[in-house]
Amino acid sequence: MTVTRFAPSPTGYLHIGGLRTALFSWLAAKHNNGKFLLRIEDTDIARNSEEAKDAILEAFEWVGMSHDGEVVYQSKRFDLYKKYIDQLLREKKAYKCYMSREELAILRQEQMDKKERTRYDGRYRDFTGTPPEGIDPVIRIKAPQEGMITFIDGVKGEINIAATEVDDFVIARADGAPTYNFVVAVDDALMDCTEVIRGDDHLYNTPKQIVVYNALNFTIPNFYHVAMINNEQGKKLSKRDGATDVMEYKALGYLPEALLNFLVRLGWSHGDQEIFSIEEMISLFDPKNINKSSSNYNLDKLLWLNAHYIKNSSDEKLIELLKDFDLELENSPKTSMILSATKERGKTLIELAKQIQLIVQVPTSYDEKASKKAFKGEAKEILSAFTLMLKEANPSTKEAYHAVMEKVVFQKEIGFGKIGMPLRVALLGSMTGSGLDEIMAILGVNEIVARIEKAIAIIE
RNA sequence: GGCCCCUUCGUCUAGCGGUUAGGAUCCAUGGUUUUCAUCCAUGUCACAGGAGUUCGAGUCUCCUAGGGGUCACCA
Repeated sequence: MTVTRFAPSPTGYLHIGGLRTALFSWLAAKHNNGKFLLRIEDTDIARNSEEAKDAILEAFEWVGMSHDGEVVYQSKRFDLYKKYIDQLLREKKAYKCYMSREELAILRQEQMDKKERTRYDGRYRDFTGTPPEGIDPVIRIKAPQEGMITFIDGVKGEINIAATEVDDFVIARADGAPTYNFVVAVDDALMDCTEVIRGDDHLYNTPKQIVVYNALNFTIPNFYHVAMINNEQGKKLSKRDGATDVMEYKALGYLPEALLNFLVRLGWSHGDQEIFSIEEMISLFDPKNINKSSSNYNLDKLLWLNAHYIKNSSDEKLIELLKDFDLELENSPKTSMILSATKERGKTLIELAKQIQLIVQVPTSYDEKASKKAFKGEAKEILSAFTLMLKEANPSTKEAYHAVMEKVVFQKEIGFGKIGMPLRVALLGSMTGSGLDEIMAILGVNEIVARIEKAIAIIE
């Protein structure tokens, strides 16, 4: 069975790039009816926070990516790691190193001065003497000293790293706490992960982890290293480039399905297809098709996708979503008229809410430029005439409202713009917005008349 | 700096030795719309550079350049 996992360290919010790797892992598991596990990498107790962990879980919930089984916390598994460390010590595959931090720093400096690669020199590898006083040793694993460490990366192909590039790295600190590369390998193996999909900043950790797998006789999983997401300039994505926290997208009015659709197409594709429902992603995704190259983050496409998903959302769904944007709409025929008049005008829920407010709220002010342009000449007379005819005809459908407008146009021998513009500004306070016929059908005669009279009062 | 990875329109990408190098987005223009948006149509725009292999190279090989990653008792 396919088992994948996402393993964030709880040091901050869930990053957009992290969400994409999580999505790839989730899809790989779902595609094969496998399992997607979540593991919190909190071995560095000083840097972890409960809030960060909750924020990550919240983001997963928002996008609807559920994990299988309980969340695994590494901080609760220290006994387990210790057991394996002891085993390696017993088997002489790992050893205690009494080098102090100061000595290590000196060694590094010497290597740097000689322009050599900085690496531990293995001086305690076969140490049998009396250990120096007053030093709590770290534990280092014996890495191969010659040859190549080779593995097949599902994205990048065969990767060969010279053994000399990997030193006897620390697997347990002086205080006994295990380190990252050790626990990752142990957990991935113990959790039976078959595919490890992660950012390619981990590519260089892979040979180290393979050392651990081999020392412990664990089965090595398939690795997939996904290239980074950069900003539009191709540089590392930072907060200056806009939203990097997944939850910011919710606040900005994006739908999770739009975000996911956007992310799945960053580094993966299926022919010319652009729109993928969650079901389609699951049935079509294969990690072997992940691109090698990094991709740049560009908001235009996300916006376009978001508009698409808003347009195609049901009224019920939009009503629910708009609650987060201070808009309480009841599920009624009127609401459904409002939504069909506005759905196609908002690229985000914020914009959609704004469009709806335009109709629902009595304008408290009139856009200066708009009123200057619209409320001039005979606008006042035309609006008055329209009001009279409106009361007389008492229309109820948008077609009927349109007929009233036509009648005014005909009688006054004017163009549609002569009535359309002032009417729009009177009703909405703005020169742009939904179709007038639709708006009027939503507002009803009384409300229309009230808004026109209010507008007429300020035209002088 | 050592090691490793990457390089097709501005951006996301298709391509897997023979294509007028395709799609999407953005942008521009036109149509639809009383406005704006939607929608529709059209257009501009790319194989980083150089050698080779081959009848033929975006596709294979090498070199160069550019970009990225990584070199912790952090994850």
